[in-house]
Amino acid sequence: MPAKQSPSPDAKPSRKGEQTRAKILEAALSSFMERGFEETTMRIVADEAGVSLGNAYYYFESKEELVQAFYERSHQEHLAATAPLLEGERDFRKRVLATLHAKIDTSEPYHRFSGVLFRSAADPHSPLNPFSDASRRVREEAIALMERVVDGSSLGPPADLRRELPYLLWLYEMGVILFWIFDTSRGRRRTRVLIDRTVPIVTRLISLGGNPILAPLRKAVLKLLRDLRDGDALATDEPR
Amino acid sequence: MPAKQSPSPDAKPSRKGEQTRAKILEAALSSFMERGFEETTMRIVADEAGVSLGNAYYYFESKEELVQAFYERSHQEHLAATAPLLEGERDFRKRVLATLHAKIDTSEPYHRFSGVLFRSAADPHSPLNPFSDASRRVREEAIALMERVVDGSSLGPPADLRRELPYLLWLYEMGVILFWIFDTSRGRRRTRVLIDRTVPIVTRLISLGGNPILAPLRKAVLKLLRDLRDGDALATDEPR
DNA sequence: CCGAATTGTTGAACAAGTTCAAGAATCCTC
DNA sequence: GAGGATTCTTGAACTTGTTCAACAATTCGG
Repeated sequence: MPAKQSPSPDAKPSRKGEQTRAKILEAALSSFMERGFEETTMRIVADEAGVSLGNAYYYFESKEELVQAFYERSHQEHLAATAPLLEGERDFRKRVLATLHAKIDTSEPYHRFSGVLFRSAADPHSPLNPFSDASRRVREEAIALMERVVDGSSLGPPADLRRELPYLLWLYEMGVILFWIFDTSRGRRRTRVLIDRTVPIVTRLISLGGNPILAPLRKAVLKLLRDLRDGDALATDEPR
Repeated sequence: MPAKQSPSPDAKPSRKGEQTRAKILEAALSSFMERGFEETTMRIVADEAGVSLGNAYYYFESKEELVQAFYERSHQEHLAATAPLLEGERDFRKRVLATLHAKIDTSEPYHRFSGVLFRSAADPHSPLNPFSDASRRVREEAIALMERVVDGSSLGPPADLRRELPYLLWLYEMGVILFWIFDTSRGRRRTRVLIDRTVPIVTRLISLGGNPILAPLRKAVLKLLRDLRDGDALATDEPR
C-alpha cells in the first residue's frame, strides 16, 4: 500500500528523501522571494526543484505548508541574530528593543510575501495561525526566547508576573509583526517608531507592576489573562 | 462590446439585475451557513440561485467579495441592534458594553465561517482586510457608530482625545472580534468575559486621560497614534 | 414603436491546487 | 545478497475559482 503521510515528523535524518525535501523547500522559498506567493505555482516549485508535481505533495501537504516551513526558518534566523545581542546586555529595555529590531531585520527579506504568512493568522482552522498546533513548536521557541530576554536581565518582577511575562511579550511581538506586515514605509520606519516608542511604555508598566501598591491591580490583570487563556479560547486545531 | 464591470456601485435601483444579484447573495450566504465557506462552491451558489456560473461572476468579482457583502450585512444588523440600546443610556461604560455585546450577539450566526471573513485580515493585499479601501465604507460606519457611543454619553473627554476616541474604540472592537473568532467556548463565554472585564479598564483609562496631571502622557500617546497612522503604515490597496 | 446602446446571461475553457493509483528505488532483515 | 517492506516518484486526472467570447434581453432616445 502507498505510504501514509509526509515523513517530516518522524523520519530519521538523511533518509534519501531529506535532500529532496530540502530541494523543494529551497525552490519554493527562492521562488516566493522572486515572484511572490500567488505567482509561485506548485508546478514551478516542482520544476525548479527538479521533481514531479506529485512529489512536492509527498513532502508538503499543501502550498501553505511551504510557508510554515519558511516561518520556522525565519525564526531560526531570528534566534541566531538575537544571541550575540543578548550576550552582554543586562538592561531589560535594551534587551527587548534588540530582540524586536532583530525580528524586523531578519524578516525584512520576506516582507513581500509575509502577508500570506499571516493571511491565515486570523483563521482558527488554518494551521498557519500562530495559536495552532502546527505552529506550536515555533511558538514555544519564540516564547522561550522571551523567557531568556527576561531571565538574563536585571529585571526582577514578582513571581506571578514573571510566569506570564514571556507569553505576554510574545503576544506583544505578534502585535508588532502584525503592524509590520501592513507597514509599507521605507525601511519599515514606522514599525521602528512603534517599537522605539512602545517598548519604554511596556518596560515602565512592568516595573510599575512590581510596586506593592499595585499588587491588586497586577493580580487582577493576571487573573483575567489566565481566565481567558486557559481552556479553549485560543485553542484551535486540537482534536475536538 | 461586452459590459465593463459589476453594476453594484452605480446601478439605479431595480434595474433588472438587482434581483439577480440579491438571489445570488442570498444563495451564497445561506450556503455559507449551511456548509461553511470552503465547502461552498461557486457552482453550488450559482445552482441554488438558479443562474449560470458565469453570471455569478458578473455580479461578484470573486468568492471573497461575497464575504464582503456579508460583512456589510452583518454590520447593518449590528447597527439595528445597537440603536435601541443606546436610546436611553447615558453612561459611557454601559454604552460601550451594550455595543460590544450586540456585536457578538448579531455575529453569532456567522461564527462558523467568520474565520474566513478575517482570514485575509492580516493580508495587506486582500480587499477584505479591515484597513483596505474595499472595507472603507463599513469601517467608516463602524467608526461613526463609536462616535455616536461617545457623543451620546455623559463622558467629556478633552478635545484631542475625543477626536481619536472613536477610532481607538473601533480598534478595540477589532481586537475583541479577533478574540471572538478564536473563541470556541459555548455561548462565547470567554469573549463575554473579555468584554466585561476590559471595558471597565478602558473606561477608567479614558477618564484618567482627562486628568490635567496626565495631559503630557495623553498627548504623547495621541501623538504616537497619529505618527503611526498618518501616511502609509496602514494604507493598503490605495493606488501606489 | 425602432434600433442602437447598455445590461444581463450563458457555457465552454483555462489555471492552479490537490489527489491517487501505479510503479521504481531504497532500505532492512535474515 | 535475496526478498519483502518501506519510502520515493511519477503522471494523469479531478476540483474549483476565474475568464471570456458570444449571444439574449432590456432600456431608452427619437
